[in-house]
Amino acid sequence: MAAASNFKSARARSRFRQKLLAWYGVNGRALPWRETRDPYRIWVSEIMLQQTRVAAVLDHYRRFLKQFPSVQALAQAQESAVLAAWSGLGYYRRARMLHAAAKKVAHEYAGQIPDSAEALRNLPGIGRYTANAIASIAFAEPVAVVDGNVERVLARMSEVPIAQSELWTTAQNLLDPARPGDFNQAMMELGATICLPGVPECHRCPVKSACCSRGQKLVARTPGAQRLRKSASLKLVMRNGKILLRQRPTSAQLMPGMWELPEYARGIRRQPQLRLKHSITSTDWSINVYTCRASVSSGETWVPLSQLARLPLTGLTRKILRRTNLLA
DNA sequence: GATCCGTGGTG
DNA sequence: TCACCAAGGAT
Repeated sequence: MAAASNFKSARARSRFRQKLLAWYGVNGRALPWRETRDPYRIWVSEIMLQQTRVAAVLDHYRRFLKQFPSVQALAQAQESAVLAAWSGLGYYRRARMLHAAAKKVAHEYAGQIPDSAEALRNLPGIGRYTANAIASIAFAEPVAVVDGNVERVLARMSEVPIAQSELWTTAQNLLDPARPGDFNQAMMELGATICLPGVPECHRCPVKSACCSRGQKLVARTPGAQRLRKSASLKLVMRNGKILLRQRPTSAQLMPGMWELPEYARGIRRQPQLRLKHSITSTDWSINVYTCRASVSSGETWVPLSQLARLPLTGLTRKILRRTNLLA
């Protein structure tokens, strides 16, 4: 018995769908990817939203689509341009895979984005969640999604624990097959805005009458991994409208091929021009930035300031260049 | 199946 | 301040 036992009747599921969708129609946030059914635009949004908050995606989404308005445009782009547009969003492998998938669509699918969840799975970067999200939103295929939001909502609503292996079946049984895209987004919207990870705001919940826990159920969470603290000194060297940067090795595990400020050889102890904190994966960095005279080491390159926006900079590098007004 | 991949907001 | 973590996927 896969379905949560509080949704055993078709009538109960129907009421739930009606309430959830009515709430979503009124309270759903106006987001740019909700104003289109263009599968390309839906696809880009789903990749950007992987493990990334809506607020962090909005700016990048608009700029990315302006620069790469179609799957053909993306397929023809240089990878460095794609990474530059992704700079600051993190998880850069998403951008490389999106780019590779666009090329695959252009060359092996005659430029047509596959229109079923099953076929979408053949594209790099598209797993079970993303395939179902695109298929349901862009093509109205009745396939449910399970993301962190949906998992939490289902766990709280169910009167019995839901095994990991039954999550997808549970979501599928609950799905409104007539409006799969809206239903999936409504479930995620509920989790993102009301059924919050910490303390849920049940008084605002449109489906609290169908909920077994009313927010009392604690959602188990894994103990966080130990974070490392490190510090680094970077140098900011400019001459003749150019800045000294280095490119990370293409063989690097972390952010391969992306550009950053060179390290500042330790020694002279003086006040840095800029201090900042930056967390990256599992390390919390304390960064000191020193302006200094030109002294080029191997592997460092002069880059015209006018080209910075076109380079795949690491997020930290973008942050520093913006704080120092060298980048818009 | 555990681990890795980035970043910025949040309480 | 600091731990947590957000519309996952690949390996």
